[in-house]
Amino acid sequence: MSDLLQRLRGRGWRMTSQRRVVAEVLDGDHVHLTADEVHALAVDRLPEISRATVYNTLGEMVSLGEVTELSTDGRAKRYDPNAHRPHQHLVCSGCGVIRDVHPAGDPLTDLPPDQRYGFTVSEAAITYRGLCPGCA
Amino acid sequence: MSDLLQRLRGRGWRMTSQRRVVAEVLDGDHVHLTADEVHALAVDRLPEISRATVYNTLGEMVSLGEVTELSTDGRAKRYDPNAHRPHQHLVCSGCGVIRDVHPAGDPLTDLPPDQRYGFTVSEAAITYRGLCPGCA
DNA sequence: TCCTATGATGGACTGGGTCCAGGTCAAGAA
DNA sequence: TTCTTGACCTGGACCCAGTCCATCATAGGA
Repeated sequence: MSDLLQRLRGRGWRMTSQRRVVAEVLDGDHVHLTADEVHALAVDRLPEISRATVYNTLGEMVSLGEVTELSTDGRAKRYDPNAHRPHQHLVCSGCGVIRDVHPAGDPLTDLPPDQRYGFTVSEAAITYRGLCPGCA
Repeated sequence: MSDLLQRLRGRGWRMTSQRRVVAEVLDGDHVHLTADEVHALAVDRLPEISRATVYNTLGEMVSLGEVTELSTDGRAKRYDPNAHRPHQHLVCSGCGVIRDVHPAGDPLTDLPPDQRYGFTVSEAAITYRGLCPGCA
């Protein structure tokens, strides 16, 4: 069983064939699919699955905190199943390929109190940009 | 004359009333308007200005490197006129208000070579999230 | 002042995403 | 096992941000 699926089961999530397929399709490392890509892959395994269900399911996974949403290109949002292991992203400005990366240090501590404007700051998302070996 | 307008003039940008109005509307600190908000403000000063022109103009400002585009909420892109002064963003998860912030250190140096996957990394954008005083 | 390339217009169009009324089914109860 | 029911799924209409394009207007150089 996929890792993501196992985590969702552990939360008492009601299991259906649609949800199982979405979770299976999305699982893995360096996976950053759009909702439409998830839908296309899901249709291969479960031809009747609807787009709305894929959107709903991804949305629920996000609210459960098991999947993170990223919008790196201003176009379609992408879904990352590694929410349980904190990481940042490295994006190629040429082809758009995305890598999970683990920078040193904690970015939160780099924001001095006088730069917090009274906010309770709880997370920091970093997007590194550059050219991948293929595009350079 | 607005700061942004002055910088654009300095680049030999052909000046029209529409471009002037867009630049004036967008100028300032902690300004992060959507294209539609820019259009609404621009219409106050120049009623015939079209949405397409606002999109085109903002797009050109971005390619000139005088304005940066951010998509913090997955909805409409926002435009930030302070591209000439590098900074990061602090976003309220409640109401969505955005602040320009200047964290300590250089995030680029925090990405170790073995985490670069052969990329030529050129920039790092950080989005801090939390609750503003009003929403906390 | 005239010319013309560059810019502006507005309306149609696209792509990503959401909504909803009605049909389906997982899983607890008996 | 069968029944029951509320949560889930479907497909199609709809919405919004953004793009495209044919045509009209104009900034700014000659």
